Amino acid sequence: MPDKVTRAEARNNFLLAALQEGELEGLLAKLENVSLVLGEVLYESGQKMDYAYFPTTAIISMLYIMENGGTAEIGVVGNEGVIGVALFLGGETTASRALVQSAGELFRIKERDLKDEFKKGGRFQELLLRYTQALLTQISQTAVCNRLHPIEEQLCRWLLLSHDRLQSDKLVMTHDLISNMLGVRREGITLAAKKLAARNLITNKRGTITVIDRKALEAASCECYEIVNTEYNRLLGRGMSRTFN
Amino acid sequence: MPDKVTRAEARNNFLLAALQEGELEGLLAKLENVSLVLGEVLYESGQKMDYAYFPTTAIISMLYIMENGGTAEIGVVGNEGVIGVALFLGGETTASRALVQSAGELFRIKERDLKDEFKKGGRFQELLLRYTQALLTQISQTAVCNRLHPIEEQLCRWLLLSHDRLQSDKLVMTHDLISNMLGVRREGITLAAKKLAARNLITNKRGTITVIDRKALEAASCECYEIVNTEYNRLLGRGMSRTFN
DNA sequence: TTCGTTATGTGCGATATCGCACGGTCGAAA
DNA sequence: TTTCGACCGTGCGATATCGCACATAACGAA
Repeated sequence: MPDKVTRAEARNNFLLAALQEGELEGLLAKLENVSLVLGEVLYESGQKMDYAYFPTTAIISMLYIMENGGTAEIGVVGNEGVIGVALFLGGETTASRALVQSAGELFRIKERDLKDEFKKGGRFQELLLRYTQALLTQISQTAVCNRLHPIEEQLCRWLLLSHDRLQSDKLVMTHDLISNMLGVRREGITLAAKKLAARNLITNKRGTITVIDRKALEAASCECYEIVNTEYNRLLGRGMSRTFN
Repeated sequence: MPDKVTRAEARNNFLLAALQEGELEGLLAKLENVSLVLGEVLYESGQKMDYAYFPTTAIISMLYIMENGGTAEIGVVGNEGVIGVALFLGGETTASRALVQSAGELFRIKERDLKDEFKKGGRFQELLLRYTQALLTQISQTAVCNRLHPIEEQLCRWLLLSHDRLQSDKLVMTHDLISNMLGVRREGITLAAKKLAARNLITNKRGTITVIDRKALEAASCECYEIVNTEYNRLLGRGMSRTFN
């Protein structure tokens, strides 16, 4: 008994918001509301995908799990994007796991319906392809960042990406969760977070990190955040950054 | 005065080889032969792309250059793929530099022509999209590998990716070049290469690494090589790996 | 053949991160 | 209000990699 998605609701996802009235119309009937909690898994690596997801308030992480149990995030998706590019790229499955990093709402659309809409080749296809390139940029930058930048700068980048995709300054996530995303030890996050808190960029409570000084956090981040952010703006024509402090 | 590309030549690139006769026909007239030497730059980061490239014997690296001068490769393309996915994804430019990692031949096609062929939406579009997903997988795996695996295992992965895209067992490249690709010190490569040579997996001459024991090199590599290779096979329906020793 | 350039080999202290261990503390549930 | 599990803080030795310095060796051009 899925909820019907209204036009106003749909506009909470930037990709859908960028559609013309007429184009959105056809999609609305195919979208369903879903609400997901922290840790829920949307796709398992190699598993057939039945739906693609357009987040509104939820944040989804794509991560790899290695043989030895090590994990690392390759990208993050919020209300600027869509989970499931493999569907319209034609691969059906993907080598990563997609899980809920921050609880919230999403729309989902059936695999078949997404493909049909994509094949129509209008603005929707164009948007999905441009989003794919933005995602590609984010993943590329993650690769470089993993190689070249220290944990503390990477943590800043990661907090900023999350902050951009949230309505609040409170990020509800444990050091342990973040360490799995960044592919480092939990202690490494604890230490880095303490340093950032000492500089008054964030506060650091049990299970919650609050962004205090957004501008300073950007300054403390490696260049990777800004590069990805600029590219998202260029490709998707809409500011992602919440810079306003 | 670019050379005309024959049907037989075109089949040296797997993406073109996968086309039906009729589809290839239309493309042939739009392709030009180009020959590039080591170090030549196809695209600069953020620069407008005038052509896309289908390598046959050349190998192209996509790499990022950071503010501090650090570099890291995000992916490699040979005769299995195409350089310039940003053109049909709609972004026009990309945040990475594309340069020749191993000298050789490529076909190039004008931006406009590629877009036109893509828009026709047939098997060519489908192939390009599937290739995009394969590339996405490679880049993702690079991100994870950069985070979690030691230099020696990564070097194995990198050598295998190059070996797959070459006709010879001799890889003409200096330790310094490889270190720029992997984003590590030159000495790190020298050390790792010496260890691999001591185990008789490769030989290591000034400016040239020769693959001696391909199977053992695969065993010495982190799992990342095999994951990417499997995914290329699945998506592009053709074995990339040169495993035969 | 010689010479100069470029590539490789090696050593060493500095640094970042790891792996592990354990103590402290917070907060939700009983 | 107590308790218990989850989360955070901290210390310490081990390890991987870095940054630098410099020696040696291979190759190509003169």
